[in-house]
Amino acid sequence: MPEARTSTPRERYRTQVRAEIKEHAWEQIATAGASALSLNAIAKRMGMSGPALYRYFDGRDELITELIRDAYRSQADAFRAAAGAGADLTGLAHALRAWALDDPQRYFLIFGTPVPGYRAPDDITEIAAETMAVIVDACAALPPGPALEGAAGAFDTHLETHRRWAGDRPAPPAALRRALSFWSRLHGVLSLELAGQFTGMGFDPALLFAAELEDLLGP
Amino acid sequence: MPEARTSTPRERYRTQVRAEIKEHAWEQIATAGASALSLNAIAKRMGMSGPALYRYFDGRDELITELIRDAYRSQADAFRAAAGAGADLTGLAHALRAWALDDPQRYFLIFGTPVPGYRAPDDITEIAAETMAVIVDACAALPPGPALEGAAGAFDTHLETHRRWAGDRPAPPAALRRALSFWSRLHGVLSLELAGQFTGMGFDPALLFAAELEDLLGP
DNA sequence: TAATGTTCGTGATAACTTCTAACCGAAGTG
DNA sequence: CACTTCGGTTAGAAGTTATCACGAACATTA
Repeated sequence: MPEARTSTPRERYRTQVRAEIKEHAWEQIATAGASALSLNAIAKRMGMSGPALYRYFDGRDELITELIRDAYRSQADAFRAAAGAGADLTGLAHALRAWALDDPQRYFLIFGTPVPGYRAPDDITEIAAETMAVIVDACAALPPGPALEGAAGAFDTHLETHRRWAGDRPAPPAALRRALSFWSRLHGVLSLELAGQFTGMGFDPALLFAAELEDLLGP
Repeated sequence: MPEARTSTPRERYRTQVRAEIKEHAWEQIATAGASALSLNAIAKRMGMSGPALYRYFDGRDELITELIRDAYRSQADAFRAAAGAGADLTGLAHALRAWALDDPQRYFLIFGTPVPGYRAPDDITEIAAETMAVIVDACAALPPGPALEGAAGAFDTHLETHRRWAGDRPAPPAALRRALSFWSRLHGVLSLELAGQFTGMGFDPALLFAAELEDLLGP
């Protein structure tokens, strides 16, 4: 009876094949993009023929969803590793940049063009919340700036009553606003850089990233 | 009389059919994303059968490239219309946001996930340069801020010698830096908003956009 | 040990897709 | 009127995802 047995040989084989499939899938995505991912090509490169993959994934969509999940997981791990090593907001920023440059297509699997009908499973949004929590905590650890007026002040008061996404974390509205700025600004630079929108312009995106980060920490 | 006849009936028919094809393509993209664009489906919906479309477009890639071109053109037009109406940087920002919200998939056709092998034709990058020129001019029209130190200052000196993308426009490095910040920050907020990354978080993305814009104009 | 599942991989097949090739009729041109 | 060009058709090749039925290898149970 399979009681405390955490893995039978068959299960180990199964997870190993699944991992190998995903390995080839990542390779294919990196060179041709996610939309060009072909189950047939993966099967061929693995020496098996076509429909065999359906023993391991329900279909193309489930495979891609799994890759998306792994991408989120990988990002959350990178953030938590950095935070665990005592990184402040600057450290988190550089960890994010390194993680993004490590595999641009993985980045775009999370932040790229959305498919109109698609909705990510709940467990994936939970992983995203983990990542956000790390950022919020790092922002809450910073010394609070002065109370602001204008749009920033208006947004702060808005966040006082619309902070469901931050859960119970003890962070003042200014910290939440900084977290959102952190996220959106760095994503702005990174996404344009990884998409190649800066190529041919002649300046160094790393310096723009650094300047944006600095401005983020200043006021 | 019309010796300046610039279009024969056949040409008019041709451009009309091309336009109709693109119309259906946009519709399809809006509802299922660009990767799901099907020439066959377009043909069926137009009452013609399959390969007829190849009289009007060399293939799927050329059609998509044409749509991308139209997207850039549309964005540049929106910017120039706003600038022509005397809009400052704030006006440009709101024009950008309105243009983006008007058709999210069109936005992602420009700024979304890049296809690894793909390189846009030169005329498209020229349109992008047009857009950038409008932003740079609007930034140069603002009163210059104080000289900065740190990463921002380093980036400014970097831009003094790496400003090929700005052409001959008379803009100080601080204005160029502001233009890049404008672009990347607003893209950051917009792209996350349009991708639905904010849905379920409970705050109003428009207020984040406004706050980011204000912070951009301040220092 | 023998019988009985359960799982994995196969080839065949259906329904798609893009795209090429050959053909035919209608529209414009000399 | 003759002739060429252009638009549309059907047929077909080469892909794709995905389902099905079958056989073989494995695991479990009697």
